[in-house]
Amino acid sequence: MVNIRAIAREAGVSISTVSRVLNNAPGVSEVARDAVLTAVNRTGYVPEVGRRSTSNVALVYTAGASLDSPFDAALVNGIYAGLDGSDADLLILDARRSRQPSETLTQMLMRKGAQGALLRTTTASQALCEEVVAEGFAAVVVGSRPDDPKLNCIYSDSRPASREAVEHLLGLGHKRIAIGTHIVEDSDHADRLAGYHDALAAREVTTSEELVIRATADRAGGVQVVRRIAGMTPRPTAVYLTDPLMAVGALEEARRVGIRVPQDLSLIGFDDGELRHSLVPHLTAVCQDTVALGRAASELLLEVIAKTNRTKPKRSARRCWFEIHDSTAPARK
Amino acid sequence: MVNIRAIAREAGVSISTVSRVLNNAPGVSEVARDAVLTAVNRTGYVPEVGRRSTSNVALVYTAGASLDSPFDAALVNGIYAGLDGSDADLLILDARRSRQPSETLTQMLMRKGAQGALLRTTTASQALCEEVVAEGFAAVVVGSRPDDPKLNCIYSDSRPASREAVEHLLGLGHKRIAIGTHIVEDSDHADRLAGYHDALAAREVTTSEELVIRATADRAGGVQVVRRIAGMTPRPTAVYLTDPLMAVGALEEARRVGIRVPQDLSLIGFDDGELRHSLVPHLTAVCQDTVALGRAASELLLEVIAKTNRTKPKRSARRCWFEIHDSTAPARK
DNA sequence: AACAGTTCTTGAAACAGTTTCACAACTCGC
DNA sequence: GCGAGTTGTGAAACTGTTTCAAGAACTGTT
Repeated sequence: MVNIRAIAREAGVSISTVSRVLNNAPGVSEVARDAVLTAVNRTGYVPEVGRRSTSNVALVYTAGASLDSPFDAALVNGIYAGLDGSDADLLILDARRSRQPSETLTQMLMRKGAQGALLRTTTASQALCEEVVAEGFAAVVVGSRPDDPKLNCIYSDSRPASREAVEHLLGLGHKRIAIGTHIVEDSDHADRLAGYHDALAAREVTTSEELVIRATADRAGGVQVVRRIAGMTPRPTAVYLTDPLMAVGALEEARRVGIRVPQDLSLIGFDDGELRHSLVPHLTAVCQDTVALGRAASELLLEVIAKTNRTKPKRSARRCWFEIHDSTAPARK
Repeated sequence: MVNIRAIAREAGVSISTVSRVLNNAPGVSEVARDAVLTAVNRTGYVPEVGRRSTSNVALVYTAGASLDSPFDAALVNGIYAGLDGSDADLLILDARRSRQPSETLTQMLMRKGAQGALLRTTTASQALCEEVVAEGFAAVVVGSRPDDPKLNCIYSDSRPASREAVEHLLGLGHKRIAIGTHIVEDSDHADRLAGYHDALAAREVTTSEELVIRATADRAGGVQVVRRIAGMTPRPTAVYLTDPLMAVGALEEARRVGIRVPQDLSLIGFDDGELRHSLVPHLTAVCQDTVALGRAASELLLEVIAKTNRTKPKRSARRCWFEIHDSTAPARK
């Protein structure tokens, strides 16, 4: 087994120096630091901190995503609830700030004493996740659907419910249906857009690129979507907003400029919480139980940790559902 | 310093046995386990795990409160943001489930490798917090105002803003002003109620016990408050709801039963997020920046950790503010 | 140049806590 | 009684961290 004594021998320094480098302690020369890091990387050293008296599960933010969204807040809530019953606690890590230079993500996780990791990621940082799994670390990608089939993952499938939502609009007689979606096309938003296209294609409704409106996933984005719609001729009579905050912003802007919902514009939102009941009119929306998603993620991870014997990767999807409330109405003749 | 060798000597067992007991490992007799735990408690032993390669800060839920509220979600968000720049990560702990039998909270925190703790607590578990601080552990009580002046704490002072809110209603000519507040009287809700009484007392408005309505701090609670108001004669013309979800529920119920806001009932809410902008009418509310509160808590804790030399406890309050939007109107003659 | 006073770096040794391994002390079932 | 398994235990080995003293490399002053 590679330990700091071996690293020290390899690098030609003392174990104290190795320890200092590994902990970013001050007072190590550039030369010594480089020698140690080189040895660490050549040997693939990983600290033996798994044998700690604490057992932690890490929630890792790798890129793009951050705790700063209602979705992530609900997710953390569910993840923590899902850990109840196990003796693990939750450690929140950010790969961008906790990871030391020339340290792999697995090394960081081991150093932090995590027994398993829930990875919150975007396509940009998927390579990192693949690496972690390749190194045999227990990990589950949560809230997105990675391409690599070797990754365990748990995500929310919003495509069928999105299709239902748009079919509902078509059933109400709407012909020009816009969609407001996130500028960053992650797997979630891609699913929703795909569901939109599914519904239109099935009814052979011709769509136009103009109707796919990209905006930021916040209130301001929703405002933008409504302004874009207001400027179109002929004006769309319905819109599907694939993000909760966008829906809020859209409702506000519609009210501000005198577009009545649902009389002048049918609006379908996306709700990953309880927002639909708080708005006026109550929002017809594609819904997702984010807390349950988090809980399921924890449970899957605990399962992966328990089974040290290799089992084949698990990919699990939770279905979104479509709820009809008061923000949609028949198209006017 | 007390270490496991000393405990072993004291208990008349080997260090292996002590380690096993401390880690809840199987294969230790009742007799040996008792002897070790007795010795641990007599000597006040605490593991030396502070010297770990990771530095963590713990957010500890002691009782009552849980992650499962919008307030806590925003708080976690802010706390994590506040740790940016330091090299600490955030560990979320629940004293109810992580604490082992006959282990003090400090011992649990040390065992988990926390360098400092943010304590989320209610009056019920305040004794635990006092103990942690008495044992010299770096801790900050967050989101409530404990009685013990020795505790560092950071909280939100909603009393002056609540007073302003009620004065605003008085200024609009309202005479019968109800308040809907949480059945559990924590320091936050007590502050808001005190602000309400302050305003009424200053104007020498007589109030009645009937106008103080206790309900649960959720949408259902808000519904209850409106129903109680609707049944009163003479009916109150204004109400202050001291919780965000209560305000949402109250608005909904008012709309359902045909009480127009603000024409028939002026409504002031409490907003610890961005909810006020999403509601119709936009909510006149006492506001609090929860994310900033969390950030300040982290910063205070890092300061407390840095100053190992005893400084006197810091108590810091963040002021709430009052925002006038569209849910309040002059009382009708 | 010479020199005293700092500040940097460093390795040896001590340390804390965990785990392995062998062994003694019990159980059973016969 | 007697093997075969189970349970509980301590000695020793092991991992990574920290302390301490000492040498190396600067610094400014004569």
